[in-house]
Amino acid sequence: MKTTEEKKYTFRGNTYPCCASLTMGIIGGKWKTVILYHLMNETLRYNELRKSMPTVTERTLSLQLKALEEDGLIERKVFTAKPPLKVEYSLTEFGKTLLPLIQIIADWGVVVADKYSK
Amino acid sequence: MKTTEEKKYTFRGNTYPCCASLTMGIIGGKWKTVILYHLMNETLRYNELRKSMPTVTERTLSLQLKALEEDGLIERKVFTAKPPLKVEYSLTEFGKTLLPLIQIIADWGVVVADKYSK
DNA sequence: GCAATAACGGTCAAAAAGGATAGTATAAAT
DNA sequence: ATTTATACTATCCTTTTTGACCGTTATTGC
Repeated sequence: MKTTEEKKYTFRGNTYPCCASLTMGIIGGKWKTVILYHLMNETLRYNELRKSMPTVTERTLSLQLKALEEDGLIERKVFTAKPPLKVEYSLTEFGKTLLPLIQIIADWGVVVADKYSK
Repeated sequence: MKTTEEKKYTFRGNTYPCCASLTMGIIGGKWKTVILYHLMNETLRYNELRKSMPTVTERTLSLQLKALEEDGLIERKVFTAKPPLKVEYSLTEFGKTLLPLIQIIADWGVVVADKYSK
């Protein structure tokens, strides 16, 4: 019997070597947690999200929203059949299981920024 | 007065548009949380970390350890003057403020992997 | 009739992250 | 004398992520 861990963690076809890397594989990257943070307490339309995140490009926002949707964390609801579209994004039940995690990520960021501001 | 948030979050010369992105800027990427996870309860030598993370390359492990050290999350202690070196890595007090976050990241990964395994 | 609007998608390019492989210094073990 | 071990570093290369910029559709307001 070996002492080195061999356990594998799998989600939607991807395999990770550690439970922590699985989580980071899903919410990692520059923008995903920011999107989830803004959706914590409210449903938002595409342009509302854009205004909450002024420095993200439209393309990147689209890509990240699609990835989050494919992983089942957010839900995309379309309310009009023809342009201009009305589309709303919100957390799914599965996405809501991330709420404590997103909260603690946000809180730690606030504390650190406070501590090192001046 | 605008309603869109203009607050900025700064840490070690980098500015982030959101508290969540500050945190992710520090612990994001494929390997940092895995390293921190393995250092949660123990001090480890370089090769011990490697054995805990069999799929990371030496170069990447080095780079990530250095980045974590520069951000003040881990401490590097050298015990010998000449090769073969003995080097130990451990969490700093600042790094320990991440413990609840790392724990919840790990836990969420375990739950998700369990839920979707068969 | 013309501009504005919503929510994108496409193309191209740059930047960041990560991997493969080999090499270094020194000492202890064989 | 040669191998083994430690903790890296140096190149080089590939993959992934992100950004810049423009185009699209159909409706409403002027």
